[in-house]
Amino acid sequence: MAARNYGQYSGLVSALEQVGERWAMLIVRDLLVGPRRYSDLKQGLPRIPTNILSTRLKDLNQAGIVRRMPLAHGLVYTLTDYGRGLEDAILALERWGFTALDEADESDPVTADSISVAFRAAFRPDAAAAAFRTVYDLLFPDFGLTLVVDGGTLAVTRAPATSPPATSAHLVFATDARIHDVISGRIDAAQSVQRAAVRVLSGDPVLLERFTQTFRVETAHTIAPGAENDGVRGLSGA
Amino acid sequence: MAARNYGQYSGLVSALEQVGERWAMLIVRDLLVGPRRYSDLKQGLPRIPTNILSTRLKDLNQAGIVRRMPLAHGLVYTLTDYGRGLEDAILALERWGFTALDEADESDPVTADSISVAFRAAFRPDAAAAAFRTVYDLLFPDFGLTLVVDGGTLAVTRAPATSPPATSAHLVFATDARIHDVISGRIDAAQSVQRAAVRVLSGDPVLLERFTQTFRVETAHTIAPGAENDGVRGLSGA
DNA sequence: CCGGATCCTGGATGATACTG
DNA sequence: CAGTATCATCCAGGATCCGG
Repeated sequence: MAARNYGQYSGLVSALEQVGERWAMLIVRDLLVGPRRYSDLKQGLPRIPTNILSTRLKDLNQAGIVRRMPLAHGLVYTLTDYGRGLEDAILALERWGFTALDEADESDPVTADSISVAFRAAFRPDAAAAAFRTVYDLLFPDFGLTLVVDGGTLAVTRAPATSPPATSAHLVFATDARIHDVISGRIDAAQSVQRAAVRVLSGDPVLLERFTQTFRVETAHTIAPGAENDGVRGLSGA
Repeated sequence: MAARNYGQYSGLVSALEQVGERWAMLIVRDLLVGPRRYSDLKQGLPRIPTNILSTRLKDLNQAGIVRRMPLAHGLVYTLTDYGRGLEDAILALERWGFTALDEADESDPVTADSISVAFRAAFRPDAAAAAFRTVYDLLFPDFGLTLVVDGGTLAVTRAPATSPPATSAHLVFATDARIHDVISGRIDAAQSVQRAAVRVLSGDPVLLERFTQTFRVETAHTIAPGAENDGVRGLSGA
């Protein structure tokens, strides 16, 4: 597929030749959340050119990563077992990229699939296992998400944007892209409420604490926006 | 940096905008092994165009991933702490790509840095922790590698190609690219000797068993070369 | 020799229009 | 809905040249 070969016998090279091209991993990321139709993918990747989406799906299918399945009304793309094997790598990349997210443009759209994967990447099974089953209902501007945390496992499902507070949810809150600042620890539970990044609609607000412990991306160290000439991030040692 | 933006607020997008361009992750991979000079990198990535290497190093430096350090005789590139944070993601990608390596061109060169990272990706701390400290000396056609396994930790160091069997090594063997087939479990210890993929030069050949248990990439399932039209790998279910 | 910068070309990417 | 077709652009790839 990758017309241009790296010409090296290596696992990483093999991986990059299969999913290293532009947009490929983002397609896999969205398919990690569940089966998606062509139009779903196009919507979840607003800026992908349609011919690129088409080409990538063909390539990923050819590589055995994606399967095309006929549906009652159209087609559906799903990951093969082989493709699902990319989960660890994609979650790891997601975690790493997360730490630099504060430098990104917060006006860029946040999609349901992208945030779903973010929660899976940020999930701390050990922290979760110490607590009882908890259901969180999150209302984003354009969609809703239900997170069920139970005994070290996490299930993320999508709910309609206008979903009424689920009666089964222990905590329901409205939020937006700034939830990333909570997961990254840039702001804590109290601050998130103060700054209106999180608005608790129902449930015990104390559960917000448990939420921040359950979903957290370790930021090895603070990263200062912009880089010095010598490429040092963080304190401007000069 | 990434002139072309994915236009999405997401950790994975952030990661890809920093290290998603061609060759970038391979540069990081080699720097994961240790500090490298421009010419080292060029040699470790035989097919990288020099202007691309130059541009990538500039971008990676700008992103705070790579640091340029003046040396007595020239420059050295190293990873920053931030850049080293990519290790998990790169090892995960390496593991995944490994499983499809049998379809790759085995005549492609294997570099010292790439195989060093492969061993780190394949390392099984749990299997290693159960055994005593073991030193393996591997002689590849163009270089040597010493693997020190001790209490669940691994240290990989490079040795000259002509290195005489280290007296401290418990097992010394000559091998080549086919060592990948051993790590992937495609052939076992006995077969590797039979087929001359491994030639024990000194030490107890039984240690080869321990080696194969210590370095192993889990292949979820066998992957057949070539993909069907429907993208199914493995048995040609038709 | 090290550490790049420059120039040119072809193929991948991106935007848009159009179709089974 | 699920793409294909067309065309402009831009970046990767390869060779060459340059300064210390």
